[in-house]
Amino acid sequence: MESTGKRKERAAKVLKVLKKTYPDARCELDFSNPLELVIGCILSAQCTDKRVNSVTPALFAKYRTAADWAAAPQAVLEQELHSTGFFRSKAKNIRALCRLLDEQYGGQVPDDFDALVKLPGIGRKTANVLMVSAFGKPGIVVDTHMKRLANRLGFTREQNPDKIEKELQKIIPRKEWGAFSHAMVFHGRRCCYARKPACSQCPVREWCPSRETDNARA
DNA sequence: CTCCCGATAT
DNA sequence: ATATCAGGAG
Repeated sequence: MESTGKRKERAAKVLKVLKKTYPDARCELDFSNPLELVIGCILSAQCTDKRVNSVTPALFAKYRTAADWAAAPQAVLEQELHSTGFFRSKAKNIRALCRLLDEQYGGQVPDDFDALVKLPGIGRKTANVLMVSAFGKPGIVVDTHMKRLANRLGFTREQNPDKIEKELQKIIPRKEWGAFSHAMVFHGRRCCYARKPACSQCPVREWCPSRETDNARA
């Protein structure tokens, strides 16, 4: 593994190119307030954003406040979330979370990372998405794409998301955390695919240590 | 580490 | 048939 300094340098070049390649990189979940983004994040576990966005319009029209969600019967919510998978857990988590938000936070989603990760159904990934996309604060979002790309690009060798986040925080300037998160996820979705990455068309190919060592890549 | 879980791409 | 999708809890 190269030095932290070298990784910082390479990460800066990669980020610069990715920002230029995906100037409109952003959260692709549809939402219009922090509560809707929390719900979208919970539904997005092991599910595509596209499918989440196909389900949320009807939900957001029906449930407008944390109290609305908390009052929804488990069976009804399960049916409404069914197509996103993990429907029992997701329905249960949403109800527990919204009940707590309603009772302890006046129905508002706290804009504080430490408060967010203590809430049921919210881990570091979702808390960071909220910090970046709902509250405009710094955060590195380590989802399945970030995990895969950070390893392929040689920014870390860790597999544990919490450790990956910690390592990335050391090589990316805090001010760029949000942009870095969006840029990496966009690149993962549009080029550096899990199964068959499009290395031949990759704009950061020259800084990627994985580009030729994996024969499975086209 | 395992479990939760439907929909889609390969 | 199997891998993968903006994960979190036990």
